[in-house]
Amino acid sequence: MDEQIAQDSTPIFQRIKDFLLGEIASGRWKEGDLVPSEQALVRQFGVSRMTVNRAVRELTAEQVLTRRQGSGTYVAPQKYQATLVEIRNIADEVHARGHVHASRPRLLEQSPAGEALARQFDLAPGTTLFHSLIVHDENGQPIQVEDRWVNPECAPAYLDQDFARITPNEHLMEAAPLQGATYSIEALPAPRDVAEMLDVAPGTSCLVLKRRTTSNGRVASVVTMWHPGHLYKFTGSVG
Amino acid sequence: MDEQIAQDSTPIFQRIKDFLLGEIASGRWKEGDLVPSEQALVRQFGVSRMTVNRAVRELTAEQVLTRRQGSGTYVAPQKYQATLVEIRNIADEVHARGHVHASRPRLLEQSPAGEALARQFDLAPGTTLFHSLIVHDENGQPIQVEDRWVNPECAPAYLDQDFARITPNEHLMEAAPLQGATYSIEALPAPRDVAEMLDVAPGTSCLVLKRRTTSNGRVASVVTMWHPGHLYKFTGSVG
DNA sequence: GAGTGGTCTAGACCACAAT
DNA sequence: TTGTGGTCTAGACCACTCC
Repeated sequence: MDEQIAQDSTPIFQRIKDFLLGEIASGRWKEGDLVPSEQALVRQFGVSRMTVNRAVRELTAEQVLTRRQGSGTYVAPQKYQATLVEIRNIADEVHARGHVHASRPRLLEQSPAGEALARQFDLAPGTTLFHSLIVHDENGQPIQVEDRWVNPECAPAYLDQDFARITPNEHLMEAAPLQGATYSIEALPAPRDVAEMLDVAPGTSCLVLKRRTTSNGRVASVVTMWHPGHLYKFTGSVG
Repeated sequence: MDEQIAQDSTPIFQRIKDFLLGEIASGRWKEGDLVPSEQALVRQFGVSRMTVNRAVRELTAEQVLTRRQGSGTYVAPQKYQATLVEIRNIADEVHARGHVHASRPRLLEQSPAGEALARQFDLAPGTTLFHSLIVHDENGQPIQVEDRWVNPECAPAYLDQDFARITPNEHLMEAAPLQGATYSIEALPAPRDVAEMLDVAPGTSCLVLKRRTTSNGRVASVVTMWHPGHLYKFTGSVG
């Protein structure tokens, strides 16, 4: 058993993963099929069970396989395509394109939460919130209106930031460790004030990302980001 | 060492993960900080190194920690929020809302690929492709126009399907095991023909998802899905 | 009861980094 | 040279499923 298969240095558990993935990719094993047991793989590869276990466990974590104790290991059902949209700091995103980013704060205030906003923050109506409204430019052209409300308990120094220099995103990442988020992406016509800030005609199609983030069990921030539909898109890849 | 800590049945490796996550969540360990070595954790928890290793390895796979061989384990840099949009079969999605889904095929043909399309498929211009145009209704109201081009080599029986009964998505998942995808999400005004099919005014804001999927190393399908902006959004959560 | 996965041990050898 | 992570072994006990 000592005879490390050597030759190439790919770890054994990885080779077992590759073997299993290959059987599935080739279509020899189809979804729902029973996969050889750990014991069988131990014999097949002449390795210890822990090594086989790691390979199979990792593929299970990656949702390639499913396991049922006492029963066996199966090829996982085909998953629907998951589209991963990485929400990055707008400034970094623009820089990554080799372009110039600028922030133009238009409003920075504290304001009592209205009915709907209070509900989103899970706070009593009338609670004081921070509010910022910032236009982000790429090469001098507006590409995002960021309308953000912030829970003062999560980021007490929010209003003291220089949002021409750093983005709210950056400050919040520092101040309030991100726990989770819910979001929606929709297409809406630009209302008059947003249209003016984006330098487009009112009613222009906009790509709107709304996001509500939580930190330490509290709702930290509720933000609506408006992007002109003809200038901005979310892109990505999977697989 | 036998004295299984018993009490509760949480696996030891999970408790170690919880401990490490707790130190980070509480802010006691900050990003970039050095995390105790495996040896140190072995002593701290009085368990074997393999157990500690599993905890730390899994947190590394989950991007909570980073490791450098010979150096140590560190708290990973804060990641940007990743927004996961699960692209599901439109029929399942509608059913999940307890609503009625209907497909209305409007066009089903084979057609030579134009310049731009050929480039997307990585095929020679003029190559024959399959083309379908389907309107999807939710409770009788149009919510998606699906304009799809398919590589005949990946799904030779595509045109023989009854797309009033099954969705192209379903057939393709069968015929061509999904390998990967690139996509974009944007907001565009509805052109006249799409507007007519969606039963909205031309120029209405639409949420447009374009996706290009590959199977067995070939581009299998290029699809553009139009949704009325006021009726459809992508939603989800992370964390 | 036989077979499966879930977990854990107490060692081991290696590659690599810091010193 | 010392300490780190990366991997692997050859056992073990347990909970669960299936027959």
